[in-house]
Amino acid sequence: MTRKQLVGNLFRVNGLKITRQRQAIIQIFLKSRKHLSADELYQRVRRIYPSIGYATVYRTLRLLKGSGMAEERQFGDGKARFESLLNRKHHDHLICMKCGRVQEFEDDEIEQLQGTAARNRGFKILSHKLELYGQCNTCP
Amino acid sequence: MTRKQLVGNLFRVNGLKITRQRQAIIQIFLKSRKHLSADELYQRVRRIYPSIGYATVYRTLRLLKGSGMAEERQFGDGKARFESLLNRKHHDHLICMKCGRVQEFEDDEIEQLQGTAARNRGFKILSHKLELYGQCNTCP
DNA sequence: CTGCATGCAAAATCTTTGCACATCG
DNA sequence: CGATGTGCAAAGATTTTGCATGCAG
Repeated sequence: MTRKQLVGNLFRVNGLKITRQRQAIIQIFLKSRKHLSADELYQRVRRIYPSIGYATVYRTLRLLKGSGMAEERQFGDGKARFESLLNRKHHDHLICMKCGRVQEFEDDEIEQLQGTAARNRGFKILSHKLELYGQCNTCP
Repeated sequence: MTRKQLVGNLFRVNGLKITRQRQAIIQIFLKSRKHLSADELYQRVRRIYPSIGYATVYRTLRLLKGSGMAEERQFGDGKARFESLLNRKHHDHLICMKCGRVQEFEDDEIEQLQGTAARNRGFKILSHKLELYGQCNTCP
């Protein structure tokens, strides 16, 4: 099943209409490998669907989040970033405080210890966010 | 050296004036063991310094952050939370997505693996944020 | 057709800033 | 005193919402 079909099914299951606007937004969103802000997504969607409105982008992002297709993140600049969960493996982030570059990484051992730590405290993890802030090696 | 004296020194070193407003804000901020939003801090400071303004609270929080005395966090509700770094050990957070309760925890092993993961990628960690989202055991 | 979705603009937050006045050092 | 800080209100920035109209199912 293609990603597009998968999204279609997820929408239908939830009784959501598959409008041209949503198709355009999802097409751009799934294609992007970066963490997009709502505005970045809006700007890109506008190129293939010029009459799109901010509200529709925000509302669609909320839907994607609500149905587990997207994840919202804050890297400290006041605006939310969104990432697709459909075509990406889980990963965490290294954020350079000097140049602002965001690098992805994953570490199974850390993930497992997180699970243990949560279990020991009677807590069931549904998701997590790990962000390491510092300085990357390409920055002087 | 008391915390108050420490803050005083840190301010003097940075050439900052120790005004009554800043004293009031810092007094409340250090005393709180919770993650305060700017508004919560403002409301509390207002009780001991009624003429305080939002702007001063925000500006002081920015100073505290800049001089390493406070840390800003986002738990996903759109408003920033601030935590003192002076009287608290580093810790991470378990956030219940059902009741919203925030529980603190620490795990040395995870911290060390974070350091290793970052080093392996040529990255120097200055700080980090780990948030586990899920469901706590007191929630049905 | 009928109800959900959209686009626009206005509203709602949260946060920052300009400016005249106050105050710390 | 002189430079910094404060309070107010206004401006900014991001996100949400009300409402008339459009369109998917």
